[in-house]
Amino acid sequence: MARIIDKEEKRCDIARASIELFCDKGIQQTSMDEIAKSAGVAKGTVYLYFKNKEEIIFAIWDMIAQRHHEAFGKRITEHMRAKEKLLDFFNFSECEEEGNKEQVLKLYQHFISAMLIDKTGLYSAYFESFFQEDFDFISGCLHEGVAKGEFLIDDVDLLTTSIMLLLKGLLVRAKASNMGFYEAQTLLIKHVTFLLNQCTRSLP
Amino acid sequence: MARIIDKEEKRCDIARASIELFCDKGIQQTSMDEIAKSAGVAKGTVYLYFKNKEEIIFAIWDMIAQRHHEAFGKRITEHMRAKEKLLDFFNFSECEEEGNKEQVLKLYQHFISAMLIDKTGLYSAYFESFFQEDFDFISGCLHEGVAKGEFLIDDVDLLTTSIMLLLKGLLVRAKASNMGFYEAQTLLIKHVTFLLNQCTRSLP
Amino acid sequence: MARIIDKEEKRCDIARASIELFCDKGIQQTSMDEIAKSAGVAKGTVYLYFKNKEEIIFAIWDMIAQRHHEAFGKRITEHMRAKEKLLDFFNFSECEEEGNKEQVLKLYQHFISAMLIDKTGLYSAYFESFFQEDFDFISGCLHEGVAKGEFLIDDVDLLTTSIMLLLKGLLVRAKASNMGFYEAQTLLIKHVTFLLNQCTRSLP
Amino acid sequence: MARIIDKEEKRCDIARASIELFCDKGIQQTSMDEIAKSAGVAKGTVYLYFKNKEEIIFAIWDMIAQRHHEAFGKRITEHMRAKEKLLDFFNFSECEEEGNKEQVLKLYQHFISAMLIDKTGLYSAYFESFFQEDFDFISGCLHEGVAKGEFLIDDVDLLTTSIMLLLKGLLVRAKASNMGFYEAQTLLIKHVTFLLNQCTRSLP
DNA sequence: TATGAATGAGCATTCATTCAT
DNA sequence: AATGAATGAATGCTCATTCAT
Repeated sequence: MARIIDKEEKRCDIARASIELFCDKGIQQTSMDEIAKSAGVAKGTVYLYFKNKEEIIFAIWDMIAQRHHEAFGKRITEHMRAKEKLLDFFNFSECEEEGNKEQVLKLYQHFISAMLIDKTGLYSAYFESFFQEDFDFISGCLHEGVAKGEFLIDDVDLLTTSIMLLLKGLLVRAKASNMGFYEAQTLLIKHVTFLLNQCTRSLP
Repeated sequence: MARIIDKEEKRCDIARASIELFCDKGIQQTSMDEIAKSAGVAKGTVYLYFKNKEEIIFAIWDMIAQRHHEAFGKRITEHMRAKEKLLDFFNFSECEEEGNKEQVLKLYQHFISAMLIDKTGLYSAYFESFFQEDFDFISGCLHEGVAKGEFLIDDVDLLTTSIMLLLKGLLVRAKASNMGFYEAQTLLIKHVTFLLNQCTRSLP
Repeated sequence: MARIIDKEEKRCDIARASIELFCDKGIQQTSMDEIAKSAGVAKGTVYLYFKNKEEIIFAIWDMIAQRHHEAFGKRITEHMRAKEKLLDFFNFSECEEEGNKEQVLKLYQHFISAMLIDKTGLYSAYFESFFQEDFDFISGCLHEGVAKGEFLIDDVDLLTTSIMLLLKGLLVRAKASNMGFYEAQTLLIKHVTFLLNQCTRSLP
Repeated sequence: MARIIDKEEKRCDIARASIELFCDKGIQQTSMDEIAKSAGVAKGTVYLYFKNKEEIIFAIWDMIAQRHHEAFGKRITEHMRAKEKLLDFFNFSECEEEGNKEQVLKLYQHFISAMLIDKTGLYSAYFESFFQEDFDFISGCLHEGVAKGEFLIDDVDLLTTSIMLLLKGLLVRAKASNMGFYEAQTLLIKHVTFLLNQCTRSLP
């Protein structure tokens, strides 16, 4: 009988161990050696769980995104107003520790950085699908708001895209202006609110 | 005095030679060796004009930004409407060859990528100042439009920031969705126009 | 007793499973992992049947050589002329499928490559004994031909050695000239025939 | 002014330093690190003179082949008999030190080993051209012998090819039988002489 | 001023083998 | 007997930067 190991859990262990490194040093700057050491395993072991470095990155992002969507799904309730839901989407309430939110911001920035210079198209494809999920969430909120008679929107898709562009823009801006998570979030909410107020017409 | 001019010229020569390389291969992937070869000088010579790779990058960006602002300054005329000016700002008309626009887009993405993972703060500081210039331009246009009675805006700064976030967001989105310059530009204009229409109130 | 038979069978199973891999990718390039997977057993199991990679290689070669000699022994008949027998020795008729002949050629080349760089002397010893078998076969044919009065040979050993050198030389040449099995075989037979014609004197 | 360096000489220095390593440990088993250390330079420096490991190997072989052909060209004289020339071709007289001949034999074996498992075709192409040169030399000797009335040969090409196959076969045999240079050479000459005696008809 | 030779740390990935279960 | 998780050494190649000339 072979050693009994929860492969999925070990995968997570290794991925989790990489997160801190990626945040601190960046993706490119983190070596597989460091990841292995940080996870407390040998270098070769990392490759038993991940085909290559990219797979670790995507696995991490999957973990974060899944957790975000799941947590968001649990938080929202029937009677919440669409606008409330939307703003809650940008609040990573699932991060128990406060530091985790800063981590998520940094990771986001590192991942986008990696994507922006990727030549293989893997990152683009990955982020595209990931953005699509977010798009669907946001779009869903808006449509729901319209359906519930909360507000009127001429072109939901256009507004959704605008919101997503604001989100992405803010990730860049946050780095340039050396913002932390909260500052960035506050700014984002301010602009999304502004946009919503402008683009929706309250029903009488 | 002649010396200084020569020096400045050679700096430009070297910087210019790197642009294509940076666009084609990315900043990280372009070696100082290639830059030297492309500029037709020895590797050591590059270091006589630039302290390191970063300095080349900033020099390039300075060149492009200066050219952009200068060209924009020339294009706009007294009788143009504010909205016209604003949209013209996003049209890199100064790029004579069409390919150059694609280059500028790629460079922008590469630079942002570099900034997002920069630990020194140099990039952030640089981009912050650079973004500030753009902010001033856009803000100037909007204020002018208000002054001229072209439209009413409650909070010019907020709107300006929103526009800038859209711009940055689009640079990220363009890569994820594998867009070229024109597609990205079209999308940007669409969203800025939408925003302007929503956020400004035409005077009767 | 049953155990031993099983063990021998399993050894063969594993060895057989490696053949294709060795042909396709080369000995060095085939990992024990791949061999195990291909044989449908766990990596550790391979080591229960073979002390190391080399042992697998020798086992394979034993299988092939044994099959070759057995098949050859069956094919030749009393009334065949010595020359016929000799040429038949170079025809791997026992390979039912045509592709197998190409495999044998490749294996031969891979094995010789491994021997040529071997530091342990294991390969040399192995091949020496293996060459000796071939030498005996060929020498036997020639002696028989002489005994039967088919031809006259001054120095049977010298001629045998020459034939064997031609065979080995052809294996190298076949790779350099990118020959397949048939091309190599044709060339070999041509040269052996030429040698035989020159070195033997037909009796009147 | 840059450091004045005879690039060609340094190339040779590095190549020469690798020879011993390749002989002792084999090509595959010699790391670029060891080559650099052995040549007394940094690893990166090796790459200034050779694009990759293969280039070193081919450079070495070029050096040896060139030296061999040049030395051979000088040694042979007008009045030598064709057979004398031919046998001299297999005598690496240009190797001043005796150990060098053993080195050449080992290198030959290592190179052939590398070729036999090469998937790129580079080695095959290289050896093919190299074999062609040898073929031309040998063929030239034989033709000359015929022209001079030294002997009669029905098919010079066939005989030349046979000789070359003997040579290649002997390189393999030498390893299997653990022969040194002299033993191998003696055997080769014996077989070539035998072949020549059989295949040529002395004129009356 | 200009050159370009030299450096050497850095890194992703592979793989034969072991051994706890 | 059989498994397969774990190991960690090994390696070809890159590149920003320095400095002797």
